[in-house]
Amino acid sequence: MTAVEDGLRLETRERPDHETARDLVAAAIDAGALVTAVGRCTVDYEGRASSTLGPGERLVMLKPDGAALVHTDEGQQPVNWQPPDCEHEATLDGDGLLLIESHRETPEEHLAVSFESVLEVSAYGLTDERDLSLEGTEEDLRQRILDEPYLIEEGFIPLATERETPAGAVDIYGEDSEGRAVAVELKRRRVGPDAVGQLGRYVDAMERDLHAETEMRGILVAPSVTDRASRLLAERGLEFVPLTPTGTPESAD
Amino acid sequence: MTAVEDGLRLETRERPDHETARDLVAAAIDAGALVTAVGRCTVDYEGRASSTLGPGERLVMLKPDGAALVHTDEGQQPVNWQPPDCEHEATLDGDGLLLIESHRETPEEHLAVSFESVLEVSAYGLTDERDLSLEGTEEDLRQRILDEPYLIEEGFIPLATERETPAGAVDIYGEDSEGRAVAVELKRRRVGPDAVGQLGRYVDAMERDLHAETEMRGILVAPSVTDRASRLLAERGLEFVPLTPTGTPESAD
DNA sequence: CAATGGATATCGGGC
DNA sequence: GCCCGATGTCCATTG
Repeated sequence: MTAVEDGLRLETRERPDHETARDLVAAAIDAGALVTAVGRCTVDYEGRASSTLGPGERLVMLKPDGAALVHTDEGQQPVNWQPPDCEHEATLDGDGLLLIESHRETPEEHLAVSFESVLEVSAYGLTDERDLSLEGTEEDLRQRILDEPYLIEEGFIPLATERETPAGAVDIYGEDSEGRAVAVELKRRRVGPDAVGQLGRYVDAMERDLHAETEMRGILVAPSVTDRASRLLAERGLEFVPLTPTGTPESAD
Repeated sequence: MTAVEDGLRLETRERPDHETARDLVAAAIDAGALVTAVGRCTVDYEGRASSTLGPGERLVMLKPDGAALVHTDEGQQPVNWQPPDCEHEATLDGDGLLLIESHRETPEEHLAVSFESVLEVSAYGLTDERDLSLEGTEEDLRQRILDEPYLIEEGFIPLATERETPAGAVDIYGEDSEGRAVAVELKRRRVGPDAVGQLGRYVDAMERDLHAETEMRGILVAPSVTDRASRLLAERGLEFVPLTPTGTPESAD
Protein backbone atom coordinates (compact mmCIF):
# COMPACT_ATOMS: atom_id res chain seq x y z
CA MET A 1 0.00 0.00 0.00
CA THR A 2 1.45 3.30 -1.07
CA ALA A 3 1.41 6.56 0.76
CA VAL A 4 -1.13 7.95 -1.69
CA GLU A 5 -3.55 5.19 -0.83
CA ASP A 6 -2.93 5.91 2.82
CA GLY A 7 -4.31 9.37 2.20
CA LEU A 8 -0.99 11.13 2.52
CA ARG A 9 -0.66 14.30 0.57
CA LEU A 10 2.57 13.89 -1.33
CA GLU A 11 4.56 11.15 -2.96
CA THR A 12 7.56 11.86 -5.18
CA ARG A 13 10.12 9.75 -7.00
CA GLU A 14 13.19 11.37 -8.54
CA ARG A 15 14.59 9.62 -11.60
CA PRO A 16 12.53 6.51 -10.94
CA ASP A 17 12.80 3.41 -13.05
CA HIS A 18 9.83 2.97 -15.35
CA GLU A 19 8.15 0.34 -13.25
CA THR A 20 8.34 2.50 -10.14
CA ALA A 21 6.94 5.42 -12.09
CA ARG A 22 4.11 3.29 -13.49
CA ASP A 23 3.24 2.05 -10.01
CA LEU A 24 3.08 5.50 -8.50
CA VAL A 25 1.13 7.06 -11.37
CA ALA A 26 -1.36 4.19 -11.44
CA ALA A 27 -1.87 4.31 -7.68
CA ALA A 28 -2.24 8.09 -7.72
CA ILE A 29 -4.87 7.94 -10.45
CA ASP A 30 -6.80 5.39 -8.40
CA ALA A 31 -6.45 7.51 -5.27
CA GLY A 32 -7.77 10.64 -6.96
CA ALA A 33 -4.50 12.53 -6.69
CA LEU A 34 -3.12 15.10 -9.10
CA VAL A 35 -0.12 13.61 -10.91
CA THR A 36 2.85 15.19 -12.63
CA ALA A 37 5.30 13.19 -14.70
CA VAL A 38 8.32 14.89 -16.22
CA GLY A 39 10.57 13.27 -18.75
CA ARG A 40 11.54 12.72 -22.36
CA CYS A 41 8.55 11.45 -24.27
CA THR A 42 6.62 11.32 -27.51
CA VAL A 43 2.93 12.18 -27.72
CA ASP A 44 0.23 10.87 -30.03
CA TYR A 45 -3.32 12.19 -30.18
CA GLU A 46 -6.28 11.00 -32.18
CA GLY A 47 -9.78 12.41 -31.93
CA ARG A 48 -11.43 15.56 -33.23
CA ALA A 49 -8.13 16.02 -35.02
CA SER A 50 -4.91 14.00 -34.81
CA SER A 51 -1.34 14.89 -33.98
CA THR A 52 2.07 13.48 -33.32
CA LEU A 53 4.88 15.02 -31.33
CA GLY A 54 8.41 13.72 -31.57
CA PRO A 55 10.78 13.15 -28.66
CA GLY A 56 11.27 16.00 -26.22
CA GLU A 57 11.18 16.79 -22.53
CA ARG A 58 7.75 17.72 -21.19
CA LEU A 59 5.64 17.84 -18.08
CA VAL A 60 2.48 15.73 -18.06
CA MET A 61 -0.28 16.61 -15.59
CA LEU A 62 -3.18 14.29 -14.81
CA LYS A 63 -6.03 15.74 -12.79
CA PRO A 64 -8.44 13.74 -10.64
CA ASP A 65 -11.38 15.09 -12.69
CA GLY A 66 -9.97 13.32 -15.75
CA ALA A 67 -8.23 16.23 -17.45
CA ALA A 68 -4.77 15.70 -18.92
CA LEU A 69 -2.19 18.29 -19.95
CA VAL A 70 1.14 17.98 -21.74
CA HIS A 71 3.25 21.09 -21.28
CA THR A 72 6.52 21.95 -22.98
CA ASP A 73 8.86 24.63 -21.65
CA GLU A 74 7.05 27.22 -23.79
CA GLY A 75 3.60 28.68 -24.13
CA GLN A 76 0.64 29.18 -21.90
CA GLN A 77 -1.28 26.46 -23.73
CA PRO A 78 -0.46 22.77 -23.43
CA VAL A 79 0.97 21.21 -26.58
CA ASN A 80 -1.45 18.29 -26.14
CA TRP A 81 -4.36 17.73 -23.77
CA GLN A 82 -7.57 15.97 -22.90
CA PRO A 83 -10.60 17.70 -21.35
CA PRO A 84 -12.07 16.58 -17.99
CA ASP A 85 -13.98 13.29 -17.68
CA CYS A 86 -11.39 11.20 -19.47
CA GLU A 87 -10.12 7.87 -18.21
CA HIS A 88 -6.43 7.86 -17.39
CA GLU A 89 -4.19 4.82 -17.38
CA ALA A 90 -0.51 4.17 -16.63
CA THR A 91 1.13 1.03 -17.97
CA LEU A 92 4.43 -0.32 -19.19
CA ASP A 93 4.71 -0.74 -22.95
CA GLY A 94 6.32 -3.69 -24.75
CA ASP A 95 9.78 -2.30 -23.98
CA GLY A 96 8.99 -1.84 -20.30
CA LEU A 97 8.71 1.94 -20.65
CA LEU A 98 6.16 4.18 -18.94
CA LEU A 99 3.08 4.78 -21.05
CA ILE A 100 0.38 7.21 -19.93
CA GLU A 101 -2.90 7.11 -21.83
CA SER A 102 -6.11 9.10 -21.62
CA HIS A 103 -9.33 8.22 -23.37
CA ARG A 104 -12.90 9.44 -23.71
CA GLU A 105 -15.94 8.83 -25.86
CA THR A 106 -18.35 11.40 -27.39
CA PRO A 107 -16.26 12.38 -29.05
CA GLU A 108 -13.88 9.46 -29.30
CA GLU A 109 -10.48 10.78 -28.31
CA HIS A 110 -7.25 9.14 -27.25
CA LEU A 111 -3.99 10.58 -25.99
CA ALA A 112 -0.84 8.52 -25.48
CA VAL A 113 2.41 9.71 -23.89
CA SER A 114 5.33 7.31 -24.30
CA PHE A 115 8.27 8.01 -22.02
CA GLU A 116 11.86 7.30 -22.98
CA SER A 117 13.07 8.49 -19.61
CA VAL A 118 11.42 9.75 -16.46
CA LEU A 119 12.99 12.65 -14.59
CA GLU A 120 10.43 12.79 -11.81
CA VAL A 121 6.94 11.63 -10.90
CA SER A 122 4.84 13.24 -8.18
CA ALA A 123 1.37 12.68 -6.76
CA TYR A 124 -0.41 15.42 -4.83
CA GLY A 125 -3.58 15.08 -2.80
CA LEU A 126 -5.12 18.51 -3.30
CA THR A 127 -8.29 20.06 -1.94
CA ASP A 128 -9.64 23.37 -3.18
CA GLU A 129 -12.77 25.31 -2.35
CA ARG A 130 -12.44 27.01 -5.73
CA ASP A 131 -14.16 30.33 -5.08
CA LEU A 132 -12.70 32.54 -7.79
CA SER A 133 -14.12 36.04 -7.77
CA LEU A 134 -13.69 37.78 -11.11
CA GLU A 135 -14.45 41.39 -11.95
CA GLY A 136 -14.46 43.24 -15.23
CA THR A 137 -16.63 40.76 -17.12
CA GLU A 138 -19.48 41.33 -19.53
CA GLU A 139 -21.85 40.62 -16.64
CA ASP A 140 -20.35 43.58 -14.77
CA LEU A 141 -20.92 45.76 -17.81
CA ARG A 142 -24.56 44.68 -17.94
CA GLN A 143 -25.08 45.42 -14.26
CA ARG A 144 -23.50 48.81 -14.69
CA ILE A 145 -25.99 49.67 -17.44
CA LEU A 146 -28.99 48.31 -15.55
CA ASP A 147 -27.96 50.43 -12.56
CA GLU A 148 -27.33 53.54 -14.65
CA PRO A 149 -29.26 53.27 -17.94
CA TYR A 150 -28.43 56.86 -18.88
CA LEU A 151 -24.90 55.60 -19.62
CA ILE A 152 -26.39 54.32 -22.88
CA GLU A 153 -28.17 57.59 -23.50
CA GLU A 154 -30.57 60.00 -21.84
CA GLY A 155 -33.97 58.37 -21.48
CA PHE A 156 -32.95 54.77 -22.23
CA ILE A 157 -35.10 52.24 -20.35
CA PRO A 158 -33.98 48.60 -20.06
CA LEU A 159 -36.95 46.24 -20.35
CA ALA A 160 -35.35 42.80 -20.45
CA THR A 161 -32.02 40.98 -20.45
CA GLU A 162 -31.21 37.94 -22.56
CA ARG A 163 -34.40 38.50 -24.54
CA GLU A 164 -34.84 35.69 -27.02
CA THR A 165 -35.04 36.27 -30.76
CA PRO A 166 -35.01 33.74 -33.59
CA ALA A 167 -31.33 34.66 -34.04
CA GLY A 168 -30.35 34.30 -30.39
CA ALA A 169 -30.63 36.22 -27.12
CA VAL A 170 -30.22 40.02 -27.00
CA ASP A 171 -28.04 41.12 -24.07
CA ILE A 172 -30.28 44.07 -23.15
CA TYR A 173 -33.59 44.95 -24.77
CA GLY A 174 -35.14 48.33 -24.05
CA GLU A 175 -36.74 51.52 -25.29
CA ASP A 176 -35.33 54.94 -26.07
CA SER A 177 -36.87 58.26 -25.01
CA GLU A 178 -39.12 58.22 -28.10
CA GLY A 179 -40.38 54.72 -27.45
CA ARG A 180 -38.35 53.00 -30.16
CA ALA A 181 -37.20 49.45 -29.49
CA VAL A 182 -33.47 49.12 -28.81
CA ALA A 183 -31.25 46.02 -28.90
CA VAL A 184 -28.00 46.40 -26.95
CA GLU A 185 -25.06 44.06 -27.46
CA LEU A 186 -22.35 44.11 -24.78
CA LYS A 187 -18.67 43.35 -25.08
CA ARG A 188 -16.16 43.66 -22.27
CA ARG A 189 -13.33 44.59 -24.61
CA ARG A 190 -12.58 46.27 -27.91
CA VAL A 191 -14.68 44.70 -30.65
CA GLY A 192 -14.15 43.69 -34.25
CA PRO A 193 -16.46 42.75 -37.09
CA ASP A 194 -17.88 39.67 -35.37
CA ALA A 195 -19.70 41.68 -32.74
CA VAL A 196 -21.28 43.88 -35.41
CA GLY A 197 -22.54 40.80 -37.21
CA GLN A 198 -23.97 39.46 -33.99
CA LEU A 199 -25.84 42.67 -33.22
CA GLY A 200 -27.00 42.89 -36.82
CA ARG A 201 -28.48 39.39 -36.66
CA TYR A 202 -30.45 40.27 -33.56
CA VAL A 203 -31.76 43.52 -35.01
CA ASP A 204 -32.77 41.81 -38.26
CA ALA A 205 -34.56 39.07 -36.36
CA MET A 206 -36.43 41.50 -34.12
CA GLU A 207 -37.45 43.73 -37.02
CA ARG A 208 -38.86 40.63 -38.68
CA ASP A 209 -40.73 39.78 -35.50
CA LEU A 210 -42.01 43.31 -34.89
CA HIS A 211 -43.17 43.63 -38.53
CA ALA A 212 -41.46 45.84 -41.03
CA GLU A 213 -42.84 49.25 -40.16
CA THR A 214 -41.36 49.36 -36.66
CA GLU A 215 -37.93 50.97 -36.58
CA MET A 216 -35.41 49.06 -34.46
CA ARG A 217 -32.20 50.52 -33.10
CA GLY A 218 -29.12 48.44 -32.45
CA ILE A 219 -26.43 49.68 -30.08
CA LEU A 220 -23.06 48.07 -29.58
CA VAL A 221 -21.57 48.80 -26.16
CA ALA A 222 -17.85 48.16 -25.67
CA PRO A 223 -14.70 50.00 -24.59
CA SER A 224 -13.84 50.70 -28.22
CA VAL A 225 -14.25 49.43 -31.76
CA THR A 226 -11.91 48.68 -34.66
CA ASP A 227 -11.95 50.64 -37.90
CA ARG A 228 -13.51 47.88 -39.94
CA ALA A 229 -16.16 47.23 -37.32
CA SER A 230 -16.92 50.93 -37.20
CA ARG A 231 -17.48 50.95 -40.96
CA LEU A 232 -19.71 47.89 -40.72
CA LEU A 233 -21.76 49.58 -38.02
CA ALA A 234 -22.30 52.61 -40.25
CA GLU A 235 -23.24 50.45 -43.24
CA ARG A 236 -25.90 48.67 -41.24
CA GLY A 237 -27.22 51.76 -39.49
CA LEU A 238 -26.10 50.51 -36.09
CA GLU A 239 -24.72 52.61 -33.27
CA PHE A 240 -21.82 52.48 -30.83
CA VAL A 241 -21.57 53.62 -27.22
CA PRO A 242 -18.14 53.50 -25.56
CA LEU A 243 -18.28 51.98 -22.09
CA THR A 244 -16.06 49.73 -19.99
CA PRO A 245 -17.18 47.07 -17.49
CA THR A 246 -15.44 48.82 -14.61
CA GLY A 247 -15.77 52.50 -15.34
CA THR A 248 -12.06 52.73 -16.01
CA PRO A 249 -11.60 55.17 -18.86
CA GLU A 250 -10.08 53.56 -21.93
CA SER A 251 -9.43 54.86 -25.41
CA ALA A 252 -12.76 54.92 -27.20
CA ASP A 253 -13.11 55.08 -30.99
CA MET B 1 25.40 27.76 -6.08
CA THR B 2 22.48 25.43 -6.54
CA ALA B 3 22.21 22.40 -8.68
CA VAL B 4 19.99 24.27 -11.10
CA GLU B 5 22.69 26.85 -11.69
CA ASP B 6 25.17 24.03 -12.19
CA GLY B 7 23.10 22.90 -15.14
CA LEU B 8 21.64 19.86 -13.43
CA ARG B 9 18.25 18.85 -14.66
CA LEU B 10 16.23 18.37 -11.52
CA GLU B 11 16.00 19.89 -8.10
CA THR B 12 13.17 19.06 -5.70
CA ARG B 13 12.30 19.96 -2.13
CA GLU B 14 9.53 18.15 -0.33
CA ARG B 15 7.71 20.17 2.33
CA PRO B 16 10.41 22.86 2.31
CA ASP B 17 10.33 25.81 4.66
CA HIS B 18 9.37 29.01 2.90
CA GLU B 19 12.89 30.37 2.69
CA THR B 20 14.17 27.17 1.09
CA ALA B 21 11.28 27.27 -1.35
CA ARG B 22 11.94 30.89 -2.19
CA ASP B 23 15.64 30.19 -2.78
CA LEU B 24 14.96 27.31 -5.12
CA VAL B 25 12.22 29.06 -7.09
CA ALA B 26 14.28 32.22 -7.46
CA ALA B 27 17.36 30.30 -8.56
CA ALA B 28 15.33 28.21 -11.00
CA ILE B 29 13.78 31.31 -12.59
CA ASP B 30 17.26 32.78 -13.04
CA ALA B 31 18.55 29.52 -14.48
CA GLY B 32 15.75 29.27 -17.04
CA ALA B 33 14.21 26.16 -15.52
CA LEU B 34 10.58 25.19 -15.46
CA VAL B 35 9.27 25.47 -11.90
CA THR B 36 6.37 23.84 -10.11
CA ALA B 37 5.27 24.88 -6.65
CA VAL B 38 2.45 23.05 -4.92
CA GLY B 39 0.80 24.23 -1.76
CA ARG B 40 -2.02 26.08 -0.05
CA CYS B 41 -2.22 29.59 -1.40
CA THR B 42 -4.32 32.58 -2.33
CA VAL B 43 -4.16 34.20 -5.75
CA ASP B 44 -4.71 37.80 -6.78
CA TYR B 45 -4.79 39.06 -10.34
CA GLU B 46 -5.11 42.57 -11.67
CA GLY B 47 -4.96 43.51 -15.32
CA ARG B 48 -7.39 43.25 -18.21
CA ALA B 49 -9.82 42.18 -15.50
CA SER B 50 -9.21 41.48 -11.82
CA SER B 51 -9.79 38.45 -9.64
CA THR B 52 -9.20 37.05 -6.20
CA LEU B 53 -9.05 33.42 -5.19
CA GLY B 54 -9.30 32.40 -1.54
CA PRO B 55 -7.15 29.79 0.19
CA GLY B 56 -6.87 26.41 -1.46
CA GLU B 57 -4.30 23.89 -2.61
CA ARG B 58 -2.99 24.44 -6.12
CA LEU B 59 -0.08 23.79 -8.44
CA VAL B 60 1.78 26.80 -9.80
CA MET B 61 3.89 26.38 -12.93
CA LEU B 62 6.43 28.95 -14.07
CA LYS B 63 7.87 28.49 -17.54
CA PRO B 64 11.23 29.81 -18.71
CA ASP B 65 9.47 31.77 -21.48
CA GLY B 66 7.68 33.83 -18.84
CA ALA B 67 4.34 32.05 -18.79
CA ALA B 68 2.70 31.28 -15.45
CA LEU B 69 -0.14 28.87 -14.68
CA VAL B 70 -2.13 28.23 -11.51
CA HIS B 71 -3.93 24.91 -11.65
CA THR B 72 -6.50 23.57 -9.22
CA ASP B 73 -7.45 19.89 -9.07
CA GLU B 74 -10.19 20.52 -11.63
CA GLY B 75 -10.53 21.74 -15.19
CA GLN B 76 -8.36 21.78 -18.23
CA GLN B 77 -7.88 25.52 -17.93
CA PRO B 78 -5.77 27.16 -15.24
CA VAL B 79 -7.76 29.13 -12.67
CA ASN B 80 -5.26 31.99 -13.06
CA TRP B 81 -2.38 32.55 -15.42
CA GLN B 82 -0.02 34.91 -17.18
CA PRO B 83 0.93 34.65 -20.85
CA PRO B 84 4.55 34.26 -22.00
CA ASP B 85 7.03 37.15 -21.71
CA CYS B 86 6.16 38.02 -18.15
CA GLU B 87 8.74 38.65 -15.44
CA HIS B 88 8.57 36.16 -12.59
CA GLU B 89 9.79 36.78 -9.06
CA ALA B 90 9.94 34.71 -5.88
CA THR B 91 10.23 36.49 -2.54
CA LEU B 92 9.26 36.19 1.10
CA ASP B 93 6.39 38.41 2.20
CA GLY B 94 6.24 40.33 5.48
CA ASP B 95 5.33 37.15 7.34
CA GLY B 96 8.22 35.22 5.81
CA LEU B 97 5.92 33.27 3.50
CA LEU B 98 6.63 32.33 -0.11
CA LEU B 99 5.26 34.87 -2.57
CA ILE B 100 5.41 34.25 -6.32
CA GLU B 101 4.64 37.18 -8.58
CA SER B 102 4.42 37.62 -12.32
CA HIS B 103 4.19 40.92 -14.12
CA ARG B 104 4.00 42.32 -17.63
CA GLU B 105 3.25 45.59 -19.39
CA THR B 106 1.11 46.19 -22.50
CA PRO B 107 -1.24 45.40 -21.09
CA GLU B 108 -0.31 46.03 -17.49
CA GLU B 109 -0.96 42.78 -15.66
CA HIS B 110 0.10 41.42 -12.30
CA LEU B 111 -0.37 38.02 -10.70
CA ALA B 112 0.48 37.26 -7.07
CA VAL B 113 0.40 33.83 -5.43
CA SER B 114 0.76 33.90 -1.63
CA PHE B 115 1.57 30.57 -0.07
CA GLU B 116 0.40 29.58 3.39
CA SER B 117 2.22 26.26 3.13
CA VAL B 118 4.40 24.61 0.52
CA LEU B 119 3.98 20.93 -0.17
CA GLU B 120 6.69 20.68 -2.79
CA VAL B 121 8.84 22.78 -5.08
CA SER B 122 10.59 21.41 -8.16
CA ALA B 123 12.79 22.87 -10.87
CA TYR B 124 13.23 21.08 -14.19
CA GLY B 125 15.73 21.88 -16.89
CA LEU B 126 13.78 20.92 -20.02
CA THR B 127 14.68 20.95 -23.68
CA ASP B 128 12.14 20.35 -26.41
CA GLU B 129 12.39 20.43 -30.20
CA ARG B 130 8.66 21.11 -30.31
CA ASP B 131 7.77 19.67 -33.70
CA LEU B 132 4.05 19.05 -33.35
CA SER B 133 2.43 17.67 -36.47
CA LEU B 134 -1.32 18.26 -36.52
CA GLU B 135 -3.88 16.98 -38.99
CA GLY B 136 -7.57 17.68 -39.39
CA THR B 137 -7.31 21.46 -39.40
CA GLU B 138 -9.02 24.05 -41.57
CA GLU B 139 -5.82 24.20 -43.60
CA ASP B 140 -6.24 20.50 -44.41
CA LEU B 141 -9.78 21.17 -45.55
CA ARG B 142 -8.55 23.95 -47.83
CA GLN B 143 -5.88 21.75 -49.33
CA ARG B 144 -8.41 19.01 -49.91
CA ILE B 145 -10.60 21.40 -51.90
CA LEU B 146 -7.70 22.85 -53.88
CA ASP B 147 -6.65 19.29 -54.80
CA GLU B 148 -10.19 18.20 -55.66
CA PRO B 149 -12.30 21.28 -56.46
CA TYR B 150 -15.22 19.15 -57.65
CA LEU B 151 -15.86 18.37 -53.97
CA ILE B 152 -17.48 21.81 -53.86
CA GLU B 153 -19.40 21.16 -57.06
CA GLU B 154 -18.89 20.08 -60.65
CA GLY B 155 -16.97 22.77 -62.51
CA PHE B 156 -15.82 24.82 -59.55
CA ILE B 157 -12.47 26.51 -60.19
CA PRO B 158 -10.46 27.96 -57.27
CA LEU B 159 -8.77 31.20 -58.28
CA ALA B 160 -7.29 32.48 -55.02
CA THR B 161 -6.98 31.76 -51.31
CA GLU B 162 -7.17 34.37 -48.58
CA ARG B 163 -8.38 36.90 -51.13
CA GLU B 164 -8.76 40.27 -49.46
CA THR B 165 -12.06 42.11 -49.31
CA PRO B 166 -12.98 45.24 -47.36
CA ALA B 167 -14.62 42.88 -44.85
CA GLY B 168 -11.68 40.53 -44.47
CA ALA B 169 -10.03 37.66 -46.35
CA VAL B 170 -12.12 35.04 -48.16
CA ASP B 171 -10.80 31.52 -47.55
CA ILE B 172 -11.22 30.44 -51.17
CA TYR B 173 -12.31 32.63 -54.03
CA GLY B 174 -13.30 31.00 -57.31
CA GLU B 175 -15.71 30.63 -60.21
CA ASP B 176 -18.53 28.20 -60.86
CA SER B 177 -19.18 26.44 -64.18
CA GLU B 178 -21.16 29.43 -65.41
CA GLY B 179 -18.45 31.94 -64.57
CA ARG B 180 -20.11 33.37 -61.49
CA ALA B 181 -17.86 34.53 -58.65
CA VAL B 182 -17.92 32.27 -55.58
CA ALA B 183 -16.75 32.98 -52.02
CA VAL B 184 -16.06 29.86 -49.97
CA GLU B 185 -15.78 29.97 -46.19
CA LEU B 186 -14.20 26.93 -44.51
CA LYS B 187 -14.77 25.53 -41.05
CA ARG B 188 -13.18 22.37 -39.70
CA ARG B 189 -16.17 21.54 -37.52
CA ARG B 190 -19.93 21.95 -37.28
CA VAL B 191 -20.85 25.61 -37.63
CA GLY B 192 -23.33 27.97 -35.99
CA PRO B 193 -24.61 31.46 -36.84
CA ASP B 194 -21.22 33.16 -36.56
CA ALA B 195 -19.84 31.43 -39.62
CA VAL B 196 -22.89 32.45 -41.64
CA GLY B 197 -22.39 36.06 -40.61
CA GLN B 198 -18.74 35.86 -41.58
CA LEU B 199 -19.50 34.48 -45.04
CA GLY B 200 -22.29 37.02 -45.47
CA ARG B 201 -19.93 39.90 -44.73
CA TYR B 202 -17.48 38.69 -47.36
CA VAL B 203 -20.19 38.24 -49.99
CA ASP B 204 -21.65 41.68 -49.29
CA ALA B 205 -18.23 43.28 -49.50
CA MET B 206 -17.37 41.55 -52.76
CA GLU B 207 -20.70 42.39 -54.35
CA ARG B 208 -20.04 46.00 -53.47
CA ASP B 209 -16.59 45.75 -55.05
CA LEU B 210 -17.78 43.94 -58.19
CA HIS B 211 -20.60 46.48 -58.72
CA ALA B 212 -24.20 45.70 -58.05
CA GLU B 213 -25.18 43.84 -61.21
CA THR B 214 -22.74 40.95 -60.70
CA GLU B 215 -24.28 38.01 -58.87
CA MET B 216 -22.05 36.58 -56.12
CA ARG B 217 -22.42 33.13 -54.61
CA GLY B 218 -21.39 32.33 -51.05
CA ILE B 219 -20.72 28.74 -50.01
CA LEU B 220 -20.12 27.58 -46.46
CA VAL B 221 -18.07 24.38 -46.28
CA ALA B 222 -18.09 22.43 -43.00
CA PRO B 223 -18.88 18.96 -41.69
CA SER B 224 -22.39 20.08 -40.74
CA VAL B 225 -24.46 23.09 -39.74
CA THR B 226 -26.87 23.89 -36.91
CA ASP B 227 -30.57 24.54 -37.48
CA ARG B 228 -30.36 28.24 -36.82
CA ALA B 229 -27.34 28.63 -39.05
CA SER B 230 -29.14 26.71 -41.77
CA ARG B 231 -32.06 29.12 -41.57
CA LEU B 232 -29.72 32.10 -41.67
CA LEU B 233 -28.04 30.68 -44.75
CA ALA B 234 -31.40 30.38 -46.51
CA GLU B 235 -32.41 33.92 -45.52
CA ARG B 236 -29.27 35.36 -47.01
CA GLY B 237 -29.29 33.20 -50.13
CA LEU B 238 -26.09 31.42 -49.14
CA GLU B 239 -25.27 27.76 -49.70
CA PHE B 240 -23.84 24.87 -47.73
CA VAL B 241 -21.60 22.00 -48.79
CA PRO B 242 -20.89 19.25 -46.25
CA LEU B 243 -17.22 18.32 -46.12
CA THR B 244 -14.72 17.29 -43.47
CA PRO B 245 -11.01 18.13 -43.34
CA THR B 246 -10.03 14.47 -43.45
CA GLY B 247 -12.63 12.89 -45.66
CA THR B 248 -13.94 10.88 -42.73
CA PRO B 249 -17.70 10.66 -43.14
CA GLU B 250 -19.66 12.49 -40.44
CA SER B 251 -23.32 13.21 -40.02
CA ALA B 252 -24.03 16.17 -42.28
CA ASP B 253 -27.08 18.45 -42.01
C1' DC C 1 2.14 47.90 -32.30
C1' DA C 2 -3.11 46.73 -33.75
C1' DA C 3 -6.27 43.67 -36.31
C1' DT C 4 -8.24 39.56 -37.84
C1' DG C 5 -9.83 34.91 -37.40
C1' DG C 6 -8.60 29.84 -36.15
C1' DA C 7 -8.62 26.42 -32.29
C1' DT C 8 -8.50 19.13 -30.78
C1' DA C 9 -10.35 25.97 -28.36
C1' DT C 10 -12.71 25.34 -23.07
C1' DC C 11 -16.52 26.54 -20.23
C1' DG C 12 -21.12 27.42 -18.49
C1' DG C 13 -26.12 28.01 -19.14
C1' DG C 14 -30.32 26.80 -21.37
C1' DC C 15 -33.31 23.69 -23.53
C1' DG D 1 -26.98 15.57 -25.24
C1' DC D 2 -26.82 19.89 -28.64
C1' DC D 3 -26.68 24.75 -29.14
C1' DC D 4 -25.02 29.18 -28.26
C1' DG D 5 -22.06 32.79 -26.77
C1' DA D 6 -18.26 34.57 -23.35
C1' DT D 7 -13.36 34.21 -22.40
C1' DG D 8 -8.28 38.08 -18.38
C1' DT D 9 -9.65 33.40 -24.13
C1' DC D 10 -4.45 32.13 -26.57
C1' DC D 11 -2.12 32.19 -30.87
C1' DA D 12 -0.09 32.87 -35.58
C1' DT D 13 -0.20 35.83 -39.39
C1' DT D 14 -0.27 40.10 -41.56
C1' DG D 15 -0.03 45.12 -42.20
